[in-house]
Amino acid sequence: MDETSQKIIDATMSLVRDKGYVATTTKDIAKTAGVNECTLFRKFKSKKDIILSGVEQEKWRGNLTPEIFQNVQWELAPDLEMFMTEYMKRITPDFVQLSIGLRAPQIYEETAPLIMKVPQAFLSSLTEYFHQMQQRGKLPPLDFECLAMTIFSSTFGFTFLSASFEQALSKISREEYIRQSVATFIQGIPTLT
Amino acid sequence: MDETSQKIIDATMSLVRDKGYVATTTKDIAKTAGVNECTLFRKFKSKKDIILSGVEQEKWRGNLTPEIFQNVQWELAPDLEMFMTEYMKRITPDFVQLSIGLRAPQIYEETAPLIMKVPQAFLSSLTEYFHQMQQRGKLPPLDFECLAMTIFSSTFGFTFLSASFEQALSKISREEYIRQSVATFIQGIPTLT
DNA sequence: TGATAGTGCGAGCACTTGCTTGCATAACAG
DNA sequence: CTGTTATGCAAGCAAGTGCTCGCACTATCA
Repeated sequence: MDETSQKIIDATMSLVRDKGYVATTTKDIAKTAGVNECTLFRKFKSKKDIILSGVEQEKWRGNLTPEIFQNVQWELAPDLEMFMTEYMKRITPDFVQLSIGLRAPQIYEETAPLIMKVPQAFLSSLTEYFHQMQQRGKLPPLDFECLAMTIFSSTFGFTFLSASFEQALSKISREEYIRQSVATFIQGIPTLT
Repeated sequence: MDETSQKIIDATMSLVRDKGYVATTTKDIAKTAGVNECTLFRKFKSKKDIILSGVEQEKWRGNLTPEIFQNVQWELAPDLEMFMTEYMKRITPDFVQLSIGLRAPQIYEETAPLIMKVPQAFLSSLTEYFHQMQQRGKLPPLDFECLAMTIFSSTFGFTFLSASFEQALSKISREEYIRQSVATFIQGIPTLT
């Protein structure tokens, strides 16, 4: 990947993140990349082609691979905190906004499978973790898929809401949220009976 | 609101839901509404004006008011299930897609406050519910805002993920998810020690 | 020195965008 | 019957869209 192409991709992805695919024009991209417009079409087949090259780059993907979750301690509390922290560290507001910017009918069919890889990686890693915890005798048999979905949904939900509304919805910090959520997941809501 | 204007609004909102604001053209709207294009501009000031009229209609808003949560039993399990069920009954995939379609820089500043009302209503209702549960002696003092955020995030997250990826991410049904999640929230993840 | 590849530049293509205009027609109320 | 209102229709506007072309310039490598 030569320098000019990379500049074009970076400019494109930033603009799509900020304005969405349709609202991002090729003249816009050229200007942002500091490159003449016709250069875009010398390097890439079309505007769409730039996007597709971009989403295939690690740089513009939530680089969320199962390996990230390797240093587990086989203790529910620190491990769940680690899972949630690693997710939020990688799936930044920028990434969330980009995923939304890519939701244009013209490209969504091709970008959706890539976008979906991130939640899939998280979910399957978490489910697998629970299974291993069971094998190690630390968990009874449960519906681990459903449990993983609950924890992932709350992680994803918080990430998305923070990216969308920042502090306007809730002032709770990421660390505070993770700590309290994990406590709830493990001990449940304490009740007085 | 005369019939023609309503047809225009409905066509516009449907198209924005499916293609996003920028990709929805006025010629598109006119055709879908079965109306001549110039009629749009006789009824409304601009394309943007149609949208703003639309988002103010209950029909095109997740009609989520605090009153919905009134038939509480003051029992954690059925109440939380009710909260989540009512949310998901109203915030349909269509509504989720529409909220995303409205995220264009040209209109977001004006639509965001309206979009945000839905999560705000849910969050504040839930927080208030917890406070009342405490006053009734059923809950110890806790960080109820954070707890509400956890439950709302998992509700929102599941709703959004289902709307985005349908069955491709998880085959868990809404009812199953709600039941299992509430069980986890209340009892915690059972462990063997 | 000379060939090659990469890029800028200006112009422009065919088409679409949101929006407007002038005029004909239909429906309805007085 | 007459005046008003709502709408359709055809045409069109200026601006913008993705994309292309031909030509000039520069850096690099042989």
